[in-house]
Amino acid sequence: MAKVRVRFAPSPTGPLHIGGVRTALYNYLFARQHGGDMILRIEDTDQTRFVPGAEDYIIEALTWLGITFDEGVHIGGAYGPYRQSDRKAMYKQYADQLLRDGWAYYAFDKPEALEAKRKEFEQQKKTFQYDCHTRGDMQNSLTLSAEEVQRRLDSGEHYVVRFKFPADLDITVHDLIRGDVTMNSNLLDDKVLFKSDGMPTYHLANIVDDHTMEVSHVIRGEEWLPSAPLHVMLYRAFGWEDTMPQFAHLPLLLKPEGNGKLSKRDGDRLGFPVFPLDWIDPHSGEKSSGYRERGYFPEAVVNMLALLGWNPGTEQELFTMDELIKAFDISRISKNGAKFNVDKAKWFNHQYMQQHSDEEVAAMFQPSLDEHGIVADHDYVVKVCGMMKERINFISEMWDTTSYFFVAPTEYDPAAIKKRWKAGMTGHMRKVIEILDTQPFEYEALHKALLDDYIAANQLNTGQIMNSLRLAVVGKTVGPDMLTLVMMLGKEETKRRVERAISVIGEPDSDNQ
RNA sequence: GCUCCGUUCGUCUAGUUGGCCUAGGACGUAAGAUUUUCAUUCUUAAAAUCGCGGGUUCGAAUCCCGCACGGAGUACCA
Repeated sequence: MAKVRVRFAPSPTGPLHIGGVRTALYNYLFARQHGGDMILRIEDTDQTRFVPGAEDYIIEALTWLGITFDEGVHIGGAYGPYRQSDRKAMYKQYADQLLRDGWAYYAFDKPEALEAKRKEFEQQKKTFQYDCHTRGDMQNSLTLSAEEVQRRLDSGEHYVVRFKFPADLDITVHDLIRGDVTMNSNLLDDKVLFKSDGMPTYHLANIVDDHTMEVSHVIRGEEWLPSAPLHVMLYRAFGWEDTMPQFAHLPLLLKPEGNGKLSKRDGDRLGFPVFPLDWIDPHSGEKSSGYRERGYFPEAVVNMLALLGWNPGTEQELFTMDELIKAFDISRISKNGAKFNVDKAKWFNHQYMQQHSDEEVAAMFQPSLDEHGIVADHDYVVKVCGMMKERINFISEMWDTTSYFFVAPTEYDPAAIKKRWKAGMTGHMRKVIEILDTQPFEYEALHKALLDDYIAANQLNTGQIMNSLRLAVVGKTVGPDMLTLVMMLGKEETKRRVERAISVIGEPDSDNQ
């Protein structure tokens, strides 16, 4: 078998959609598994849709996710250039070859004429298609005399080159995911291959590039399946059928609710990103949020995406990139579209949060501490992160769940006061301060003095006292083991917080029993 | 409209050659256990008559046919 060479070939028309990211990922996994090459090709044949910054965005997003390339616009390679606009000059000769061999023809029909035809058909409740049935009625090199065609060409009249589908031919595309898909040429239209602006369309450029770049496998979205027969015919027309790449059309990513393909708007409306990175539209200024800025780990995004439409056939769900490369198998890609599930995405992030070392989590948390003006001992921060990371999905949640490790509460949750601060509590809290003052500041000693000697001996309710202490120290009824927290905060800080609670909350009304 | 693709718990899916399927797992949901609280963790539960209707077969989620529904395509866009 020839060397595996795959390409990811996006259009720089905006930010890379998460479905596109998955396509890139599957290509990458396949290439790496087979020791093949991964190519990044930019398909910018439509100059009207070019969006500045999109190409850089694509590269930055894939780099963030750990999807690397062997050749491409950003790194060069032996098969360059890798941007179709930079390859413009080479497409004409291929269009000419098709023209010469009778696989294509010139068409001079003006856009208005085509539009008029469509209207005309519409009135008869039919759809106009430029194909083997209608091309005889149009202005093209099939209907015009050779002299007339030459005259128009010489006079510089605009033209396009269209593919000439043979009549009534069954064309079979072998797809690695779907098996054989057959379509009849009578239903296919004579697609434009070469535009009047001198640029090829996707179809021509794609086939020429895949062939000249020696691409072995085309792994792309399902939206391309309907035009796959044209692509197969192009390989045949060029005489390249023996080296034609294998096709695999990936199922689409669907909206989490309702129907339809996942689209740009869904993300922010439903509270999850549709793009890998934040993106600000250069024209409208409209912002779309990305996974990175939302606090997702690249490993989590990769893992989640890999399992959306593919599964290893085992019950393993957590995969490193290397494990994915080993386990990936095109034949195990599902055929049906997948609805996006935000909760599962969060769960993956939670899993990777646990896998990161306390040190790494602390480093990621540091900017948040800086933002709140906290200057804390590094080892202390690492310890807090280690204790608390299991409670959160995102680093952005760390401050809210750990702030009391760094700053004393300034207010106390009223509901908690009602529930946890019963009559006589100020007396109990003063006793806690006394115990802190008189006992060695060690976990075991405090545990004994508080739980055994004071609470048990006075036949008090353990939870009641400890929860009240928590309210005084934390300000609310959440947190880790109480005495561990006290040990972390230190004797003086704990005392200060308890004293403050006594003075701020005071002795409850007698009816708070 | 036409062409093609698809259809298993709410969601992602296992089930690839028909019988170990009284349809398995994960997320989410609910209940319980653990914990001084919350969270974590653990256990358990509810949850798909395998889109519907026919057929083939001793036996079908798995094969065949029809229908329904969903999706994609139908541009000098990719």
